[in-house]
Parts: sequence; structure tokens; C-alpha cells
Amino acid sequence: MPKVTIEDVATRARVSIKTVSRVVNNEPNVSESTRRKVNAAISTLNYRPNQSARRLKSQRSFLIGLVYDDPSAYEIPSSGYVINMQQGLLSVCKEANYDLLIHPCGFSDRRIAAEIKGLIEHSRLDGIVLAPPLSNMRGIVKAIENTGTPFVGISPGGSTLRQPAVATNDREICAEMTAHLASLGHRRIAFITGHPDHKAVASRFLGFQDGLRDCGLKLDAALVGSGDNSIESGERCARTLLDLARPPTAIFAANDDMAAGVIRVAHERRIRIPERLSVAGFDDVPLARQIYPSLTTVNQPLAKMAEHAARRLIRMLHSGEASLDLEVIPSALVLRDSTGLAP
Amino acid sequence: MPKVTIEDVATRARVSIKTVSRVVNNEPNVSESTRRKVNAAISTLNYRPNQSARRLKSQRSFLIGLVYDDPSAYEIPSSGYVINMQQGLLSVCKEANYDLLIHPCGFSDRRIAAEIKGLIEHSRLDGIVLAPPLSNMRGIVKAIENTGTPFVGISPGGSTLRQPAVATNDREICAEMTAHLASLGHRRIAFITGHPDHKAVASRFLGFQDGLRDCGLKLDAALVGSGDNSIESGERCARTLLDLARPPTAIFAANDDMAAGVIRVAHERRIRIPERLSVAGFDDVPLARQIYPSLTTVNQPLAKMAEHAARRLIRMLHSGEASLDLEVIPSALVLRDSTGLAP
DNA sequence: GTGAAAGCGCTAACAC
DNA sequence: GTGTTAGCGCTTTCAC
Repeated sequence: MPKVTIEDVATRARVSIKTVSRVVNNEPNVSESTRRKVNAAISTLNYRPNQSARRLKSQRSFLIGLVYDDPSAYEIPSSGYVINMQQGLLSVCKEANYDLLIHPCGFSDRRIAAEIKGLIEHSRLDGIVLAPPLSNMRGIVKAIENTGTPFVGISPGGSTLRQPAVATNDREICAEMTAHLASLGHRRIAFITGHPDHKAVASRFLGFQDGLRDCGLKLDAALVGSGDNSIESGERCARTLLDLARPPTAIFAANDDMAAGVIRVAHERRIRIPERLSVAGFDDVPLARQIYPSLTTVNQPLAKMAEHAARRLIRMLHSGEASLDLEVIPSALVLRDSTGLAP
Repeated sequence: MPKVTIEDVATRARVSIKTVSRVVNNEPNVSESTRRKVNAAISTLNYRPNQSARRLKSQRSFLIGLVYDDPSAYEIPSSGYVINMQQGLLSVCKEANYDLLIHPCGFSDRRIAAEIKGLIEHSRLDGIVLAPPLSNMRGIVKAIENTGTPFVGISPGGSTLRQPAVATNDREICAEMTAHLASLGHRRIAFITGHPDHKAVASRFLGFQDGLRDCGLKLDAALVGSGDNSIESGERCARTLLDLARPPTAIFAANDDMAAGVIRVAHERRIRIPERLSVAGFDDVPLARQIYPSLTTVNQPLAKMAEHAARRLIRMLHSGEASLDLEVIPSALVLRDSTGLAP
């Protein structure tokens, strides 16, 4: 590795290092011919600016942190959502010449605020993308705000926290899904709620209620199960619901894992899906296509949401100001084999 | 954020900056009392060494890269394996004060060597952890070797490439799984092979053959399906196998996704599992616990493998020398509900 | 439009 | 054991 520095480029292009710096950073005040000369030198020498030097001098790290709840701490099975967010972030970081640092952390930890503060100070992050459900937790959002580090939240749900954020239309799309089930003739539609700490997941329940109302159906408290996003809670709720004297003909779970739990129970009891029971989920995790029957669900454009979050963050970094509004990227219904006409 | 520098610490502790540097880096030649004084100053001032400065001066980035094949490029559904590796790496990086950069890249891309070279040059990575199947691809391994960057491969499979690597006992554990199926009375055991580019997955087939031999069974070519790790290929192979005049009573797939495909087909055909057909997979992805019936599989300790890889890499970084041997971390059988006595 | 000079905060020689 | 000095490679005044 022949360390080629800005000086080498300057010498070769017969200009000063400052001019090279201008070209590299796309600054104005460089004539077109000089720019060409410099670029030629850069590519023949295969010059790469030294990030460390640039960071040191400019007092910026060109580092963006993704902070999410550590899946290992909670046995959340479909941690695939992290991968999706990472992909979205990476694609933007790449083109903007930022690097991405990932930082899982347990959200129940009372010291989490200190942990985040330490992370920012240690890695000198320029900005942060905050994944759900951390984005709806007051203590965490406040901790980041206190450090003064720009950040963008993803899916903060109905939380009242004012923050720059990107989300999807959980509520509206759940109303749509509910309407879809109703249009298949279902009248007794059950809902399994998610983990209470996930505000975004909570708003899915609201959407369900909207949907019922839109279709002239009444909410039956007996048809609401309290889950916690885990497959086990889905199984538990399914058992209770299916034990009912008048069981539901459709079950809409607030996420795919719980829906998978419902399907497991249906299999155990030899209840045909969708002939005797329709099941719908939310997230469109890989699992949704893999189980039998394949799961009707809502595709949440996580990668795209992350992309937008990153772009916004970088814009904030450059402009120095934060827009506190919520950007919404719509989800889409994915109709597969687990839903059908009401029996 | 009051920028506190090494100088502030030195002033407060009434020593020179070099002494502070020594304390921070745990270097020798500092008296215990001085060390205490300095540490006191550090903590009252809440001093954090500026990584950029340190990197610039020491010509090291304190950055480790995880290079893996981009799951989005191939629709590999159970990309959960990346998360597991990340977790393992992060835990080690954290304690060793390195940061982790993740870099997915398409492995079929002919320019991948150039891409990796660019990545190393751009981010100035100190070392690389190479995930499978990239770790068994000559072009990629050579590209990294050419840059002179230390690296450790994960699960390079039976590849003949000499490299520092951490793997699991794919072959032996597959022989064990096969023996387990035989012990349940199965005599017609089918195998579905994985993607030919994945050497580690290929060695699972060898293990299957070992197992058959150990149990005095003969390999029946008709009972071998050629998959590509995808769930669809699992379905395809399952159809062919189950259409046989004398179908197998057990199917062992080289990964969980293909096993899930087999289970889907069994459901379609109303073939009871495990009463009429036993199914086994490999990987123990989250899906394995979620589908019905839950999948008997092999738990691959990916996080632990990644941990060891990171530790080795960091040791290499400090010592400057690479040990080319292969470290093996054993997998374990996970017996669930998809396997049972032969009919 | 372009360049000279001054550091950013730290580590590595080398003195003492 | 401890301190002094000289940069690492870049960006940033500010001069021209």
C-alpha cells in the first residue's frame, strides 16, 4: 500500500494542496481546467483522502450510528428488520461518504441513557438513526437530545415526542386490512395486540378499530388478545380465541410472528386455513412467505424508510437545522394464502 | 459538549500529555500514584480520547470490517445469520475498543475484488472478517490477501484456501444427524444439497454420506435432491422425492429454508409430519421454531464463531502475524417435532 | 482562482 | 518514570 497523500496529488498536478482539497470536496472557486488536472492526478495515483485526518481537522466523524434494541436480549425472532434498515442506511451512507456504526442496546436497561451518551462521545457520531421501539421511548430520545446530536427516529408510533422521524401508515393500512377481511365476509374478526412498549405496533390496533367502524362492525372485547410480539404470545391468544363459544373466523395479529403462532395452533387443532380461519399479520418478514399457508400481511418498506431517514439526517448535518415533521412512507397489503372467504 | 483534550487532563493531573497517553493506553513506565492521579483527572473531566487523532497518528483505523454477501441481492430469506455474526463481532469489538463497519456485497459481481480493495482503502480497515460463502471464494480471498490486510474467514468449508478461519463441524454433525434419523428406524433417508458455491454447505452432504456409511446404509442417488439453499428449491426437491415410487421416510435438507420448503409441500399433500415423514434442517434459524411442526435441526453457534474470529483478528493485528489454522467450534443437534419414528 | 501557514489531538522518538 | 518535540494528512483562515 503506497500511501499517497494530498501532497503527492498536489505535486503531480502542479497545484497547491488546498486546491486539491477543494476539488476533493467539490468546493467552488476552482477553474474547470484545474479541476480536470487534479482529478487526473487523483485517479492515476489512486488517491484516497485519509478519513482520519479529515475527521480530526474538520471535527466531524462522518459516522452515523444506528441504534436499535438488541434482539438477543429479547429473543425477538424476526430480527430481520434490522438487516433491512441497515441496507437502507448503507446505500445512502455509501453515496454520501459516511460510514455506518451499528449499536444494539437493551431498551429495558435503566442505564441506557448513559450508554448512548457514552457511545456518542466515544465514537463521536455525527448523527443517529433511532430504530423502533427506542424511537418512542422518552428517556432515550431525551438522552440523545441532551447530547445535541442530530437524530432521526424511525416509526416512533403515536408517541407525543416531537422529533424528526420517518414512519409508515400503520394505522391506515391496518384499517385497510380489516376492511379487506370484512369484504371477504368476515364479521367476527379478532385482533392480537403487540408489545405495549411498541407505540407503532399499538397504532395498528387503532387502525383495526377504524376498519371495523368503517365497515359497520362493532369491537368485541372478547375478540381482542393481548400479545407481546412473540410467537408464543400469538399461540396463547389463538388458543383463547379459538376456545371461545363463538370463535372468530379471522384473526389479525399486530405482527407476523404472532400470526405465525396463530397458524401453529390452527395446525395443531387441524383447523384449515383459510377455509375455516383466516389469518393476517403485519411486517412481511421472510417467514411470511415460508410458512404454510403463506401469510397475508402488510409489507412495511423498512429499507426505504431507513433510506429516507439517512438522507434526512445527512441533510440536517449539512444544514445544521432539524425539521421536526414526520415523513410517512406507505405500506402495502400483501395478500397470500392465509386469508379467504368467511366460512 | 465541552471538548476536553489530553492537554486538559495533563494540566489537571499536573503531568505531561505523554504520561496521560501512557495511562490511557495502558503502557508501562508509569508509577502507580501517577496513574491514579491521571485516572482521577480523566474521570472528573469525563475525558474521551479523540479517535480521529489517535487513528491519524498511529496509522491504524481501529476499524474492523465485516464483509458478507448482500442478502438483498439473492433473496436469501434467512439473513438472520448476519445479525448473529454482527452480535458476536460487536461484543468483542466493544471490549477491544474497535469499531465495526459492515459491508454487504454481491458475490457474483465480477468486480467484487475491486470493490473490496476500494473498501479497504477508503475506510482504512485494520482487519476483515469474511463471512461465508465469500470466505471460500478464491478471487475474494486473494483480493484481500493482496491488500495485505489481516483477515479471518468464517466457515470457509472444505475449500483448499489456506487462511486463518473459524468454522463449525458441519460434516461431523451431519453424520450425527443422519445417525439419529437411522436410529429412529429410517432406512430411506433423502438429502437435499445446498448451493454449490457454499463450500460449507457442501460439506454437509459429505457428512450425510459419512453417517449413512456408519449406519451400514447405502447412498441412493434417487434420494438426493439438488437445492440452492432457497425455500423454493426445497419445495421442488420435496415434490420430486415424494413422487418417487418408493419415497423416503425422512428428508434431511442442508439448511433450514429448504427444510421449510419440504414441510410446506408435506402440508399441501396432507402428509403428516413426523408420523409419515421426518424432516431435518441445518442452521437453527428463528424460522425453525416458528413453523409447524417445529423443525429438528443443527444449531450453528454463529455468534460464538464470530466472536472467536474477532478475537483472533485482533490478536493478529497486535502481534502482526497470522496463524493459518482452522478453529472449530462444534454445533449441536436440536431435536424438535419434525422428526420421529419411521412409519 | 489559488496558495501559505497554522493547527486539529494524539502518539512516537528520544531526551532527561 | 517522565517530559519535549515533531509530525500524521487534512481543512481552514486569510492573503494574494
